Amino acid sequence: MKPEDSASIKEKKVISIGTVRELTGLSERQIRYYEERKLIFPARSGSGIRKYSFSDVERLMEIANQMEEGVQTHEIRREWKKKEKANEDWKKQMLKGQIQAHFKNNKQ
Amino acid sequence: MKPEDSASIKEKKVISIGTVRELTGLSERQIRYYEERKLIFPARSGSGIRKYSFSDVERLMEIANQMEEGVQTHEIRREWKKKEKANEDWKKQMLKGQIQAHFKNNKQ
DNA sequence: CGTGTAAGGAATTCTGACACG
DNA sequence: CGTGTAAGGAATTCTGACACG
Repeated sequence: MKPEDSASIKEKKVISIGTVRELTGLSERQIRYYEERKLIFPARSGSGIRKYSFSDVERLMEIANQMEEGVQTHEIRREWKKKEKANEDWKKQMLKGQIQAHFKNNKQ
Repeated sequence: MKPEDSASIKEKKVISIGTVRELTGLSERQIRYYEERKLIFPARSGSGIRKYSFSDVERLMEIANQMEEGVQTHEIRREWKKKEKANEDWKKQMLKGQIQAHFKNNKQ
């Protein structure tokens, strides 16, 4: 993957909070609060300015949807951790399968 | 194409000049100067703050390379206009071919 | 021509706090 | 709990200009 690959572009933390506000329609107060609740993790510039990625913006829009449905920040966080773990487990299983196939085919 | 499509993300003007400086290694003075010479076209926030896209950042890095080779801004601009025109002409030809094929096959 | 810099002002962002409910 | 707001300060950005070469 090249550094300028679109996948990595999406993860680059380069957007400041005012622009995120425009992109998401959320208030700066809300955006900072969701960080306090560990739903979002902006980077910081040397002088402490928050920097967000496009992925962060997408994530914030998902949060906004959940909040509209009356879901509490605590719930949102718990759901995400669950999904994250499921994904980890799945990847582990994939790797395990790879290794087994490797030895089965006696390639080494 | 969805709005969040990676292609459009690359074109979104969301990065302020300080971050562009870090991304490109150019000085703010240089970045503004290349705009003055019509090599780059940032958007402006409501209050006049320049906003750049990832494409702009890439373009600035190409400019930086050209400048290192001693090419003048005027030259860079001229070369780009040439390439741009070639591209336009090519697209026109493609369209023309489409139309001809359409009538040839008597589909209408 | 291309770039550095000091100048003064305007807009942005930050934190901690008080408020409401 | 989630969000608004006023407060004071620090960091960012803007423009027009002078400098050098």
